[in-house]
Amino acid sequence: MANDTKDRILDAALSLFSQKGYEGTNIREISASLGLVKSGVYKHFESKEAIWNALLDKMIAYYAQRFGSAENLPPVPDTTQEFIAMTMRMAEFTIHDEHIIKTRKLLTLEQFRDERARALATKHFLTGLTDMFTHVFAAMMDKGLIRRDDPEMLAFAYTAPISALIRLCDREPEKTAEAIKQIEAFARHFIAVYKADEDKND
Amino acid sequence: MANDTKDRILDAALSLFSQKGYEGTNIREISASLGLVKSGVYKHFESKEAIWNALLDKMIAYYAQRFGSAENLPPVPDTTQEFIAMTMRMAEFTIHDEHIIKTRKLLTLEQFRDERARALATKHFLTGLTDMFTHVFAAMMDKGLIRRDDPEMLAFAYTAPISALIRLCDREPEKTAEAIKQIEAFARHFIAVYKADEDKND
DNA sequence: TTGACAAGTGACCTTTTGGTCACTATAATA
DNA sequence: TATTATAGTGACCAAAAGGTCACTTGTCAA
Repeated sequence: MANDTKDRILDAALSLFSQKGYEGTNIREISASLGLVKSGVYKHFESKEAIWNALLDKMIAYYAQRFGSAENLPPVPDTTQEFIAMTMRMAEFTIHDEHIIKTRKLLTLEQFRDERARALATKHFLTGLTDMFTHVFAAMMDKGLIRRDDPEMLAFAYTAPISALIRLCDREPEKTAEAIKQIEAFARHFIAVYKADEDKND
Repeated sequence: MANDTKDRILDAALSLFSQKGYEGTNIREISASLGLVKSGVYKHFESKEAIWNALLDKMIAYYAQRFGSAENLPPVPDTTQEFIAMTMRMAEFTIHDEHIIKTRKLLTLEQFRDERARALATKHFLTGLTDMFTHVFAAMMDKGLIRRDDPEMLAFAYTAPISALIRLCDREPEKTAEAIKQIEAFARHFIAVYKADEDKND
């Protein structure tokens, strides 16, 4: 039960911090959103900053477990169609998952204030995605699905535009449907450009 | 003199808001950074929110004048080398210009709180760049510098990765030198990929 | 049954915040 | 020169903020 409330506090803090920022959120709001009173929160965390630190600990652990481990690499597709389908599944998931949306927003808002948020933001928005797709592209080159090139460069060129559209959805959710179409169009374009030469049938 | 102090207040507000956010900044800091006392600020703006609104007005006007008008389109290069050089000039400028850095940071921090900041953020980080380079790529296709394709798709595929690296510099300035190298490597890769077929001498 | 502990309450405290106001100094104008 | 508007000061205010503490309540183990 202790842990339960502690987690509920962290959930509420994530929701509020990701909407209004750390400075823009006060402990009364956090506690009220849980149906308890401010001093109750202090039974579980000694300060607002302690909530922030625990939240970041959790986010870092979650990221390491979910995206950081070698086992969680995306499966290598057998066809370019499958690759595009995989891209769309991942994109739609990350665009719609409430917890991940809040995490991205939080990192966006606090990246200039907190060192750990800064580092995690770079992973989330840039290097994490690039690393992940570097492996996929290297394997696709081995399979002859796309032409040989620097897999890291391809991964960067592929993920950065998709990441930009995901962040657009965070900012302007009403553009989500269009952004998803744009992601698919971009993915198709990308594959058409990098497709292995002997395989030009799309 | 009235306008002078008013502008100095807006400058100070931009600096502070872009570092610590609107909520994280108080009027005493703004006034102190100008060597005057809090109530002096209220001789020029009726509230903190009025400062924010005036700042956004200024940013919107600046953007419209600098990036929004047709006259300020980048010149169409005559060679792909020139195109890369132009890219690097623009990238290095936007990465190092203090005022533009602050503007980007401000929009990053306030995009979820203020409608106008939201709209301007999308322009700054996404559509503005795409629109700009759509024209350049269309002209380069006409000149036969790159192969015929959808210029808007190319503009998006080109500017989004560069924008991601610029935002990395905002977040982690110590990575600026490396990011600039990455931008150049990406630009060269991009041109190599899209170069017109009859022109394959790099 | 009782003792102890964890969870939650409400009153209270201090500091910080945005904002007001009567006042002064200064410089331009009638 | 007298007047007046403007820029700036410092004391003040109320609200909101983070945080503390004595107290109650419910639960579980001795």
